[in-house]
Amino acid sequence: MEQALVDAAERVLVRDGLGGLTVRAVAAEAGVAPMGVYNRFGNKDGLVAAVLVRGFGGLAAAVGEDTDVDPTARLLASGRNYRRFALAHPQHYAAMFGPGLSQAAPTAELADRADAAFTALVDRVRYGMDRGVLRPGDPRGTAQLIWNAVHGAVSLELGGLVLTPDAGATYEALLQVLVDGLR
Amino acid sequence: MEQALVDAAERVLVRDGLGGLTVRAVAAEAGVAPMGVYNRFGNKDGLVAAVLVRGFGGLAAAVGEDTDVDPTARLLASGRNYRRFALAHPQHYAAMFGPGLSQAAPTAELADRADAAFTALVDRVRYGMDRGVLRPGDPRGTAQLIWNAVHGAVSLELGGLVLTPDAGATYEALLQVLVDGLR
DNA sequence: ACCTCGCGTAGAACATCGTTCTACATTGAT
DNA sequence: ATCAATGTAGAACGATGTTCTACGCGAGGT
Repeated sequence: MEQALVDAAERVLVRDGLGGLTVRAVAAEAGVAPMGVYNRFGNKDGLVAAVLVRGFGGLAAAVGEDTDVDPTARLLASGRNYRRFALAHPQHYAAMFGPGLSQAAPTAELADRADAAFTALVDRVRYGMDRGVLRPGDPRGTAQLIWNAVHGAVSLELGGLVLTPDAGATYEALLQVLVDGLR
Repeated sequence: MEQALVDAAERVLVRDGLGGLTVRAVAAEAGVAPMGVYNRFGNKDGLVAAVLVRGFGGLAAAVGEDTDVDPTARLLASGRNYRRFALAHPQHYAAMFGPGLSQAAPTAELADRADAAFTALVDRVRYGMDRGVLRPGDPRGTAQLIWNAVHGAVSLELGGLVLTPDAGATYEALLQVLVDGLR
């Protein structure tokens, strides 16, 4: 039943966006009374946290999807898959990184999932360092640097603030600059 | 009087954050009735748009602040000042880039201000290209690439999602990677 | 000088949101 | 079969954005 509520929340989120994600709408979509949300998740934040857990799971899966043997290709694939996930699930991405990010007290499970997604990137950075295509150093710091850049590109693109004619080309250029600058 | 309302809105935004920025709170802070907001700005979005206009003005000023003759130093200064502005005015930054970015219909003046801030960066990129420290190409595309990366770093840092011990050092590393990769 | 008219204001009112409260049904145990 | 407990449904409460309804105050005409 919690699953049914989270499913309903995801449908409402995709259909009506983050603004339309209300307790009443989710409860109606799931065919229960609004109280069901509070019985199962405590409050609205708990429900959206459950949705975000799925979102971070999908993001981690996307980042770790391709496993090219070539370390540079593997890194580039992660970057492309990151953007692909965000463009395929823009409302999820906005909910994951949009509101206040920190003001909403993150669940322990949510933090775990987010950390898992980050760790997937760290592993790929370490893979690249071990094979010499990335300058040696702290893999977590380098992964954070890459995440910063990639998140900014995706975030601005979802917000319609990428003013270049081809956002995909600009994104590819960013990935290339990153691997060049980190070599 | 519009100015008084925008001043009040900025005080409320800084004091109570984006969530506390309500029509009633702003009206009370300005000492007028809530209707004053609707008479002057149409609705709440118009009021926050006026606040964001100021925000983008400050961002543009920060990006264009230092004018080192060395093109690389000028670019790095812009990047550092961008982050400094965001850390000094986190609520403004969150309001400018946080909510939906696109769903809130942007005012023409707001778009102008945002474009002015972006143009300040484009000018610096062109300066760097002309003096040979950046690979030649479309200055707007390169500026967008830089903006993407820098915005992501600042956005994640404000959200508390920079997991490295020293966010400032990670930011500096990102700037260095950008100038290296774009050389 | 007084009356009138019009515009902006103040405060109540409405719909919706998150959240809580109050009965009521349903289920499992004794 | 009775009873307790749990979860449900629906109303209800405070707050929000927005709108409606009188009210006041100043400008213009006689």
